Amino acid sequence: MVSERGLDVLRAIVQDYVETREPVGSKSIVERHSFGVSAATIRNDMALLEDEDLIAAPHTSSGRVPTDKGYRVFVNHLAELRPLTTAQRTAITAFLDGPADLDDLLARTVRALSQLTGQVALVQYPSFERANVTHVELVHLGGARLVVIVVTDTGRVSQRIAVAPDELDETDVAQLRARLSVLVTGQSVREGAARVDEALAQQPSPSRSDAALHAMLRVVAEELEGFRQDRLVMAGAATLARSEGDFRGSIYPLLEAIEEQVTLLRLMSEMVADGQGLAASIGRENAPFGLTEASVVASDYEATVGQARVGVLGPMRMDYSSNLGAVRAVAHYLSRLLDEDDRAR
Amino acid sequence: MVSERGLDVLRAIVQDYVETREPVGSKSIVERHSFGVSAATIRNDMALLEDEDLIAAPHTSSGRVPTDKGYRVFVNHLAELRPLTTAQRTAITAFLDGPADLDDLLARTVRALSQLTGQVALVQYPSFERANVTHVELVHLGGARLVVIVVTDTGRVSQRIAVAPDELDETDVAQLRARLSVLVTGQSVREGAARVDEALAQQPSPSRSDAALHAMLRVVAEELEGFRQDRLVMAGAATLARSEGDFRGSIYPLLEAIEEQVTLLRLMSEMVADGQGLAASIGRENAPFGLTEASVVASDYEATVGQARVGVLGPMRMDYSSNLGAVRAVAHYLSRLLDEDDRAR
DNA sequence: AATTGGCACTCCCGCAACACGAGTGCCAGG
DNA sequence: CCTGGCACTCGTGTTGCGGGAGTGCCAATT
Repeated sequence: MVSERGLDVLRAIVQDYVETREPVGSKSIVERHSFGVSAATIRNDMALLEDEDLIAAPHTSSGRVPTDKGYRVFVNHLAELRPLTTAQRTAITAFLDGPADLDDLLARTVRALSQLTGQVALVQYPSFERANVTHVELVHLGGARLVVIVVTDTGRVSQRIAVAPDELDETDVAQLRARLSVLVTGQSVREGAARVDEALAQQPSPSRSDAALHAMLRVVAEELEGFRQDRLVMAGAATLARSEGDFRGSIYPLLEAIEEQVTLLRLMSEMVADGQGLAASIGRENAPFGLTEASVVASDYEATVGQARVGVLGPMRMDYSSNLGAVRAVAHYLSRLLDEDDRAR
Repeated sequence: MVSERGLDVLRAIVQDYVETREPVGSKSIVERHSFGVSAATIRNDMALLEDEDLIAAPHTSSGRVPTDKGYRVFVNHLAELRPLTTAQRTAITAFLDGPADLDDLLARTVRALSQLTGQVALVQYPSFERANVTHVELVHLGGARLVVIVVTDTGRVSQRIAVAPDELDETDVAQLRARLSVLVTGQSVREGAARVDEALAQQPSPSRSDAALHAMLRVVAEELEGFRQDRLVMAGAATLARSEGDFRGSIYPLLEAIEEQVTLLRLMSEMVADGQGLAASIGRENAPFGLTEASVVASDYEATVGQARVGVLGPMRMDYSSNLGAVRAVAHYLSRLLDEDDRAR
C-alpha cells in the first residue's frame, strides 16, 4: 500500500529521472523537492514503491528508476498535461496556416509536432470510409493501358494503372467509363466497394467482351480498398539518433518500425484512449509490436471524414507531461482546421 | 611515387579493412595475401602510401586505415566490380517481376537494392520533362473547390486542390475544363508549362470573369513544375543502426539527410559518372552536403522518359566492389523493364 | 637498388588493486 | 511514524603494470 506521499515521491522520481537521465536517490529528492521530511523517510517510501514494482534499482545501492508500471501510474494519476507556451502556440499556427490541401496539412502537422516535442511524430490519415466518390475517370494511355482515377468529396484522389486483356479504342474506353461511373459515382467508399464486389461476383467467368470491364472492376475494387486502408505520415526520425543512449539495445527496431509503417499503424490504432481522447502505450505494453523500450503518446482528432490520431514515438523515458500537452494541442488545432475546411466547402 | 606493388598493397589494405573492420598491419597482409615478399618490404611500401596520404595510422604504431583519398584511388583504379551471384540475380527478378506501375516498380527496386547491399538504397525518379500530357481533368468538389488532375503518357498522375475566388457551377467548370485542355493536352510537360506561363503573362490582372481561370492556371503551372522536379525513393534506413560503429560521431546527420531528401537528391545529381555510368562520392568529397563520413555509390539508368540514377548510401568503409556491381546490375534491370514497358505501350 | 632480418621503441588494451562516494537497508530512539 | 546514525554494497575513476601488435630504422644480403 503506497501512501499519498509515496505517490508524490514517485512523481518526483519520474520528473527528476526524465530531466537528469540518472537514477535518482533519496537525498537528491529531498534537496530538489520540498517534502517536509528527511531522506530516511523517503527511503522507506521508496522501499514500498519498489515492492509495488513501480520503481527499480539498476544495481544494488544505486538510485531508482521508474519501471514501465511506474510510468503508467504516473501517466494515469500523476501527470498534469503541460499547456503549451504562447511561443509554441504561435509556432503551431505559423506552421499550419495556409492553403489546406489535406496531404499538405498533415505533412505540416507532423513536422510541427516533431519540432514541438523533439520526438518522432506520427499522424494517422483520417479514415475515408465515409467519403463519397464524386468522380471516376479513365484515361487511355494507348494500347491496353489505362489510368483509373477515383476522386472523393474530401478532395482525395487516388490513381492506379490498369492493363486490359486486349487493346482498346476510344469507344471501348467511353463504354467502360460509363459503366464504372454508374456503379460507384455518388456512393460512399464503403458502398462503392460493396457494389463493385457484387458486380464482380455476378461475372465469375467474364465473357470475352466483358473481360476489359472485369479487369477495370478489379482495379477499382483495389483502389477503393486503398481508401479504406489507414495511412501514416511521420517526421523527425533523425531525433532518434539524439536520444540514442535511451535505448539499451540499438535503435534498429525503432527505425525498422518506422520504415515498416504498418506496425506503428496497428499500434496507434489499438491504443485505448481515456475520456479526453488521450492515450499512451508504455515500454513493455508495446511488446506485441517489438518496441519494448519505447513509448507512444497519442491524441484523437476528429474530422467529418472520420476520426484518427496524432502521436509521438520516443524513449520510455520521455516527458509525458509536455508530450501529452503537445499532442492534445496539435490534435485540437488539426480538428479545427479540418472543420473550417469543411465549412468552406 | 608508389610502385605497382604499392597499389596492390593499398588494394589489400582496403579489402582487409572493409572485411575485418580493424586497422591492418604489415604482418597480417603477408599472411592473408600471397605477396612474395616479407613484412618489412610491405612496411616500406606502406610508408610510401602514407606519404601520399592514401592510408593513415589511427595511432602511432598501429595498423593502417585507408583515407578518403585511398578509397578514391581504390575505386578508380583498383576495384573490379563484383558480379552478382546467380542467387542474387534471381532475387532481383523475383522482386521486380509483376505489373509495372512506375511508383510500384521503383518502390520494389529500392527495396531490392537495399536488401542486396545491406545499405540505404536510393532511387531517383526519372525526369519527366519529355513526358507528354495526355489528359487534364477538373473535378468539382462543390463550392469553389476543384481538383486538378494531370495525366501523362508515362502513366504518371498528379493532382492538386485548387480554390477559385468564387463559387462555381457545372457550366463554369466545363468551360474551364475546355480552356485548360486546349492549352496543355498533347504538349510535353516542358512546353505545357511554357504555354501556361505565357497565358498567365497575358492576363496580369485578370478580369472578374477570368479570375477562376487564372487561379486554375496557377495551379496547373505549379503542378507541371512538380513533374519536372526530381524525386527520390529510399529504403533500408534501419540498416544504418546496424553499421553504427562505422560513423565516428552519430548517425544523426545521415538520418537527417534521409529525411530531408533534397540534400541527397542534389548529391546524387551532382556526382560525375565515369564512362560506364558509374559514380562514387566518398567521405570528405561529400563535405558540401554534411556527410563527411559516408559514401554514395550510384549508377545511371536510362528510360525513354528520361535518365536518372540508382545508388546506395553507406559508411565510407563499405564494400565498393560489390556495391558498384549491385547498383550497376539493378540499374541495368530497371532500364530494361522500363523499356519493355515502353514497347508494350 | 631492392629486399630482408633484426631490434628497439611506442602505444593500445586488458587486468587488478584501490580509494572514493553515492546510495541503501536497518535499527534504535524520539 | 519519523529521524539520525551506521555499516555495507557497488559503480566509477585512477593508477600501475605486463603483453602484444605494429612501426621505423639500419645494416647486411642479393
